[in-house]
Amino acid sequence: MKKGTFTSYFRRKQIIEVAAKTIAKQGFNNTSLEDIAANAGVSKGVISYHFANKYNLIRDMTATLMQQMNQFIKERVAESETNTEKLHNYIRASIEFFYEKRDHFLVIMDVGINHSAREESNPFSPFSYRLCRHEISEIILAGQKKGEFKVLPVEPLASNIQATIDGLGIQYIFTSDRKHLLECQKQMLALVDLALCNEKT
Amino acid sequence: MKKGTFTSYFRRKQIIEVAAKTIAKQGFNNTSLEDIAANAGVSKGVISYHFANKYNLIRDMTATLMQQMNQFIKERVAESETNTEKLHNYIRASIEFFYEKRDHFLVIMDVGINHSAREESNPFSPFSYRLCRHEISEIILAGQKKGEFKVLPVEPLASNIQATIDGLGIQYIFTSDRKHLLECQKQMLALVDLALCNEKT
Amino acid sequence: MKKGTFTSYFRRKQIIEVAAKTIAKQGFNNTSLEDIAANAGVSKGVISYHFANKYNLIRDMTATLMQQMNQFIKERVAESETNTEKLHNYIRASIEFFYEKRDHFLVIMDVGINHSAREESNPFSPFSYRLCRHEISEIILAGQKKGEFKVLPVEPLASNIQATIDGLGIQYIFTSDRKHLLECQKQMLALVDLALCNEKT
Amino acid sequence: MKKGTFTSYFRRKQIIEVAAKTIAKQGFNNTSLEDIAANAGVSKGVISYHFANKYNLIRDMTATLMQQMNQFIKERVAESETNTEKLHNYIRASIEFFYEKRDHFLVIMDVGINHSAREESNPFSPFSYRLCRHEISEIILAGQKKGEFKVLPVEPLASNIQATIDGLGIQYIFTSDRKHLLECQKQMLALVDLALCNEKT
DNA sequence: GATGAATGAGGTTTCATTCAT
DNA sequence: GATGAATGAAACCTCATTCAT
Repeated sequence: MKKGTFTSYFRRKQIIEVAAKTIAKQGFNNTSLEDIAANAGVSKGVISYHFANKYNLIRDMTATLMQQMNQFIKERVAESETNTEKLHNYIRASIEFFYEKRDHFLVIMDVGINHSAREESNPFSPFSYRLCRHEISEIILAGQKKGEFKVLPVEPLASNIQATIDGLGIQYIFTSDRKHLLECQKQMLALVDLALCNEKT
Repeated sequence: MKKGTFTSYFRRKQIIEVAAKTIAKQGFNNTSLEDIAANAGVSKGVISYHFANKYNLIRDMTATLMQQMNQFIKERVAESETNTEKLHNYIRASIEFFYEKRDHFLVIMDVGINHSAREESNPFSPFSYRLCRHEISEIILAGQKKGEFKVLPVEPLASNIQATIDGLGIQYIFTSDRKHLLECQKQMLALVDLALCNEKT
Repeated sequence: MKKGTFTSYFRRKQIIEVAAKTIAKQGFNNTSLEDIAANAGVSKGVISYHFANKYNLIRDMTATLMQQMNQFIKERVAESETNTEKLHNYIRASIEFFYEKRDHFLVIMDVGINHSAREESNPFSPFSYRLCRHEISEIILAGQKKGEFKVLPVEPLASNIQATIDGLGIQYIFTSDRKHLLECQKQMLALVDLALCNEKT
Repeated sequence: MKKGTFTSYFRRKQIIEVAAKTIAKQGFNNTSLEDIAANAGVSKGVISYHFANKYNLIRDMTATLMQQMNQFIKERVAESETNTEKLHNYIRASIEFFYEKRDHFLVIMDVGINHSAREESNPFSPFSYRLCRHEISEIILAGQKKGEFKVLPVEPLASNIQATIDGLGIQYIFTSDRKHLLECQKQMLALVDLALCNEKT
């Protein structure tokens, strides 16, 4: 397997996409390489040809999904001016990602949880990184510096916000209730404002 | 297999406990019945004798863990007088459960997420039920009736609270950072008060 | 897989025997676990149940064959009185082993050569040990002490004798020419006497 | 595939050499065409282009190695005048080949032993031919005619001499002990003289 | 009730071979 | 001539399940 070629690049991308869809549909435990191959309309050997082993496929797939999610959110945050807007957009984008790419989030969770237990260095660390609320912390800190936000302990706050987002995502995985998700989001934004924002005079 | 006997009852309980521990350690995907049997110090046949198949074992195990968690929380809620206290205790108990029984929560998540995708009737519905914030809704409604709580839309609020709890649990699964978890909890309680409680005059 | 039981013991023995026969017939490279299972009249899984993996089966099989060969020779040597007789019997027994258990020797060679190249510590060292002509050296040394044998450099002599034996074995593997093998043996004994033995007065 | 061209000739030669090196390093069992291609710095397809299939490659490789060995020995024998010298040089050249081209001998053995068992016409018959001591027989017969050698049964003698050579080669494969190999050779020559040569008056 | 032996389907992986470019 | 992508058979191994003892 040569990694550099164009064909290779697109095949890998295609396989990763099909793998995500298949895992979303069948669950990580219940998805074999053969299933993925079948869904991709290729032979079993193709998977092995492009990925050294299943582990690598899963790892690369997860990394890709994580990156897509992060980029989706970052772009939205970047569009904003004030830190209040940034935070709102972070939350909005995260939740929008859930219903636009429910499968992606499901797979990230599925794989992440499934590997969380391993003592060895978890290769799905991008996932845990997400949980480390780095992005949110930065926004809050900036907002506090500018006087937009009240001065609250930043790290717990970032964790709580990210936790709420993730928890809503999990609920959505189970219920697929879009309307309710949006109501939660609306309320969440209001609560964040209440808790964090200084009144504009 | 006779289900009624005492011996049978304790064997099943024992197997379920060992199964949970094993899955927490190795991941659902990586745990065979033989692993569970070995950890329980019994032969493989014993598992088959007491559970019709692996699926049933997992289902019963998950139900048991769910029930333990719910009971743990309910007892704490029942101790309380006011609805504010009830809500606080609901949150406190949930989070306490995470670090007292991290493995339990991990396994519930592992199995739940893994089966969430199946179109067929999900046998792990107790899990999704949890996410339906029934318990919390009741507390909030009661509190609103008594004037303890502000009148906010109940269902989204219950979802947001449960989401935050679950999200913190997931973070804890990955980080095992107890101190941080407690800081988050403390802040969360304050935020809930801020959002929901009427000032006591 | 429990190793201690009687059933297990006999199954392992049986599998090893069938494995040796199959490898002798088909060649090491061309023998799959399924072939062995089929020849043994059991299912594929039985092999895996009794041997952790193919490597272990091959290793144990080789060790068994080596041990049988060594014991066969040792017993013959032990019957003898003088060192001349011991040496003769060592040679006779070795060669007799070839045509009584041609398959065994073939498999030992097959596996040994196949693994000789590996840089890592070769697990088939019993084989190389054989080549280290330990047994023969002892007999020669004893014979020289007693004055039965001329004083020649012992280590090269032992190597040359063992080499001749092994080389005849390889020829026999290819030709299966029993009559010729016996003629070679007869001459070899005469040559050894000529080279090594002092005339009896 | 055109066999006649110069390019083709050299490519085939190159591939055969790389194949031999690779098999010597990894063992026949553990060497894929891709390994050989990679070591040769070409693509997998090149192998297929020049050899109809793997079997043919192995067969041609073995034939080439055999021929190189035979030629190496024959040239040395041809340099000699007397039959005693011829025989000495046969032995010397054989053993020299072992430590100059250990890999070649290892591969010849590896492939030869592995295919020895096949009932079907063994394509690696050049190997068995070698063992048929043709060359040595001729030298001995000539020497006996000229009165250089004692009159002993020729065929067994040729077999014993070739057997000793081959056995030493096998030992060397395992031990890579050059010094010991040379001591054995020295002694072997002396023993051959003792057994075979008439005293020069 | 309990055990361990056996089964066989299914999973991952390897690899000789084919083929379009 | 050469390449690398694709195939699919076959290898090894795992494991839920069955069953005689």
